[in-house]
Amino acid sequence: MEENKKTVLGCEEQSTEISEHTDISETGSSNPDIVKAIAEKLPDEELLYDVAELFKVFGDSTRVRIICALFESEMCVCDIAGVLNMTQSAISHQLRVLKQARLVKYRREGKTVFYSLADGHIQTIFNQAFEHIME
Amino acid sequence: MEENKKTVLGCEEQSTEISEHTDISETGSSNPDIVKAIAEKLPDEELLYDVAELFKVFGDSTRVRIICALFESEMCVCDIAGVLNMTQSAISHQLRVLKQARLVKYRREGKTVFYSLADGHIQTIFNQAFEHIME
DNA sequence: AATACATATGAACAATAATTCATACGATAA
DNA sequence: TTATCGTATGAATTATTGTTCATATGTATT
Repeated sequence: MEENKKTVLGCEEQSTEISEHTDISETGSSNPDIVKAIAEKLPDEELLYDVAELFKVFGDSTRVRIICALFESEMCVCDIAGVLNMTQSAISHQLRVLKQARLVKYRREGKTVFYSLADGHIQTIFNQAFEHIME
Repeated sequence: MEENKKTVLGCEEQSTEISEHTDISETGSSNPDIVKAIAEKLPDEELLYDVAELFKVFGDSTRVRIICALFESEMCVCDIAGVLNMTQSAISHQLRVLKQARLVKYRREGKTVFYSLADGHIQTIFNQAFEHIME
């Protein structure tokens, strides 16, 4: 849970006068007003939460591998399990997470269900991430 | 732990002949060979793991908020705590995570330590994520 | 209807992780 | 040196999450 209950800061002494290390000219980083100003510049609480949720979904190597597999082509559950060498159940659970996050679509054909990526943004985000890691 | 111990598949019957639902012409999705082919197309295990680790770091709303605050300017720990309305300790712990992931740099000035983002890729990735969420 | 197969799901367990609390470290000022 | 301030960190607690196991659902085939 992330609830932000306490506010035990220590610095930020709420003084009306310009606080001590305001004289650090370069970035003008210090206390009351700037803190408030930046706080208000932050995107909406809800958007930030959604971004974190999205990344959380990407933050598991099984799901990363599923997504990368789906970059190649749509696949049924048991084939994904085969590619990753994991149980059908584990894959199905993770596909549910991806489904809830609207990151995959699916299509039924008889008994088998084919999953594919919902959106081009996903590939873009992943490419950036790959680039970042490879410096 | 993600160890891939078992391989209880059910389908993927390892038949030499072309398996049943290979006749699904559109995507050609079915069993032994395609599964192996796609498995080999996946990026290195290590890279996939690193990508997941990177996203895992992004996958917490406290860290997302810290990063967004740092988009505005470099900041000291207690100011970040002020902006997010959280304890210095909680912020410091999270900064450590960001530091270990090489996502932030820091610079000491007397007693205070100023943190800033390490890399432009971060902003790009976040922008993509914001776009994705806003459809 | 009965069987077989692909997929989905609930419960349990094990592992991970975020925050708090207390305290340590490092730098500055008196 | 001692006191103070900003920051870092270890331990404990609580919450979350990925996988497994067993079983259910849904679709076709006989």
